[in-house]
Amino acid sequence: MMRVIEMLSERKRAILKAIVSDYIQRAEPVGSRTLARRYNLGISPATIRNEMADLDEMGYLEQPHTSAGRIPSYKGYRYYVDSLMEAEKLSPADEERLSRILQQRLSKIDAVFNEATRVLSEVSQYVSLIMTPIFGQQVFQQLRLVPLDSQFVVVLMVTDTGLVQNRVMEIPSGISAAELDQIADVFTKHLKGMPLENLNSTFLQELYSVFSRRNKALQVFLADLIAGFPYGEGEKVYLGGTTNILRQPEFHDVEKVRSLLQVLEEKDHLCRLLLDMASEDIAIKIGEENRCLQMKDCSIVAASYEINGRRMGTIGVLGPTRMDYARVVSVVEYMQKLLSKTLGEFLF
Amino acid sequence: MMRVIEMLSERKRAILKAIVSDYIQRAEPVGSRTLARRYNLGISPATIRNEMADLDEMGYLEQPHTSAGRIPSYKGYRYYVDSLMEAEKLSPADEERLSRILQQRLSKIDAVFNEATRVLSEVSQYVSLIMTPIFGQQVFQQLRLVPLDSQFVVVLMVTDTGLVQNRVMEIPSGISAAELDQIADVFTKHLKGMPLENLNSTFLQELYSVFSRRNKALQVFLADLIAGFPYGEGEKVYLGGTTNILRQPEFHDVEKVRSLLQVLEEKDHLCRLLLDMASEDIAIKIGEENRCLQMKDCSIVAASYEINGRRMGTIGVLGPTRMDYARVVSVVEYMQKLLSKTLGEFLF
DNA sequence: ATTAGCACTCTCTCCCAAAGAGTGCTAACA
DNA sequence: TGTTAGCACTCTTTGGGAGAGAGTGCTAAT
Repeated sequence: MMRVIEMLSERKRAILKAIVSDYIQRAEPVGSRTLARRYNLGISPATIRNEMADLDEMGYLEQPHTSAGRIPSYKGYRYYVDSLMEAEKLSPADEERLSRILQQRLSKIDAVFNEATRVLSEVSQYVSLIMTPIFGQQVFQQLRLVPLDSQFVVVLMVTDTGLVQNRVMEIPSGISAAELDQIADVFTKHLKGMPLENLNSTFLQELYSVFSRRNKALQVFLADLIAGFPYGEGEKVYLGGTTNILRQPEFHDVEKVRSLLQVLEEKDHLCRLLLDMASEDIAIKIGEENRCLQMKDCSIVAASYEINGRRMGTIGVLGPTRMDYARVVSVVEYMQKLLSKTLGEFLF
Repeated sequence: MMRVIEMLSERKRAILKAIVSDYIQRAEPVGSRTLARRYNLGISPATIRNEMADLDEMGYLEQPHTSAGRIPSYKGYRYYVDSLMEAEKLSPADEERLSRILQQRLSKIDAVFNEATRVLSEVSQYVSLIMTPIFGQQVFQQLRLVPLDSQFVVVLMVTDTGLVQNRVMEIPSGISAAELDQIADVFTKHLKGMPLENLNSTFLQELYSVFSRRNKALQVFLADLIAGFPYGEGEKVYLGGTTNILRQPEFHDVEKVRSLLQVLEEKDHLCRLLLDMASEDIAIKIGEENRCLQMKDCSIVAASYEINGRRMGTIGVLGPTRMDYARVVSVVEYMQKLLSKTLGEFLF
């Protein structure tokens, strides 16, 4: 996405910056008098008024009603984010809180995501989103069939990033352990190196031909195995800190809260949302830029984490358009690095 | 818990029942005149007023203020639930919607719970809670160590109900495949039949002695294996339909919503809550009966599902104290049976 | 180009009055 | 004696100003 940054006079920039900062902090329309009092701009309220009128006309500011102060428009936020905002250094305390996920040595990958989501929302004070590794982008490594007893077998699928999926299946009578090994070998040999997204069921059908057509039990087992093959295992989205959004004054209306939370309950939707934002290094979507009507008053700051240098999933923070972008960007960046590191150590 | 049901005259029962039903339906204090108009009780408002005054004094009813109608008190709801409420038959449409979870033939157990949670909240129109099988109550069956290559091994733990946990570990150099098999055999032999809750790390330490003290690599591997042993793998709680609570008029206050949602975000807390309710067949906790202050205006209807006749986890529906108990009880009972059946087929 | 002054606009809060709903009590009634 | 009609009273809710407060746009002076 190419964005042209309009030229604004240094003074207009200073005023716009002051307005956005002030509004982010106080959530109230800011007027010329207050602005002059609070920020040392060296100009009088009247001058500020004139500049504000200009910025208003240019579309950077809005007025809730004629005689209220100004608030940033979508365009105003965008300009702020693109060219006014100053990077904020995280406090050591926050860094330490975030780092806890790394220190705990959690045994399950699920626990890592859970903890990361919790901490991310806690530190950012907004809603946190974490999408698990994009399954389809991983590469098939091997299939294992581990018989538990004469009746059941565990199907293990291992990917290049070290994720292991398991599933229990029944063994039709008449299939020997050797045959199971043979099946696993054939799958492994044929599929090794394939991205999981390509493993759709029509492709897998081809493997049928490799096996004897005569063995009925084998055919049944294969059909079952293929039908339940863990391709397309959906991405998961972890969601945390939803209650933080209720602290925001713009969400003091229950109906508004409801419609937003409803969207957040649809994991598929969140998934698509985060997937969209995975391309850039750190992506910021402001208000209407989220296609979704219910999220027109929200912004998302997102970044992708990596495992072994490959982009695997996305983390994000969602808040009102009035969110503290500078701070959130720092938090998200920090968490991004942390998660990449933690998961890198976690898997092989 | 032993509850004594006070004797009330038939007429008082009829009036109380009418009041509770009406209030459940309309969420507004109900007065004598309205009650007489809406229900065919065959008595005048004045008489109803007298009875209401009695019920008020006895603690079954409350008045929001002097000149409003009455609303049920906690005691009123309790009486209603224990002795007035009539079982409600689910509509075929609802039964069908609930049954979908069974029909879909979901491949992962996680997907079953997800879907069940979604449907349960959808049909009940309240918040749904589902707790996964209580891990500690399951019984250890076997441990498997499946080497993936020379460097990594998958640790598989299988329980009697057919749940399989996996975990990837590094193999210290100097441990052979045969040794891995031997380790797995020892674990399996010693632990088979043990409930998982007993497998704490001090118990597992004893297994050390079985192995050669001389092999350093083996010792390291064992320590690692024991440290990461999946005992105490916490129960998970699935939560669905939280937005439904926002539809309830009693939650039109954002602060109230926030404090409730905050509690619902603490999975540990929910877990304990559901665990508490697992003893009875179908348990109903009304308002203050939930110890938690933030839930004093909520009720929970819960039931446990079974796998092979053993109580494994709990499902529940949470709504305002004013919830439609009759309907919710039917829904929960239906889902309980459904889930027991589905999971029974799912596992072995 | 900047600023002070001023009339004007719009919201928010507070207050008060009227309407509405329901109660409790009393007295009449079957 | 239980039931009912009538009535005064209470309490909340709603709607309509009045006044305060904040901010603007415009004009005229610096």
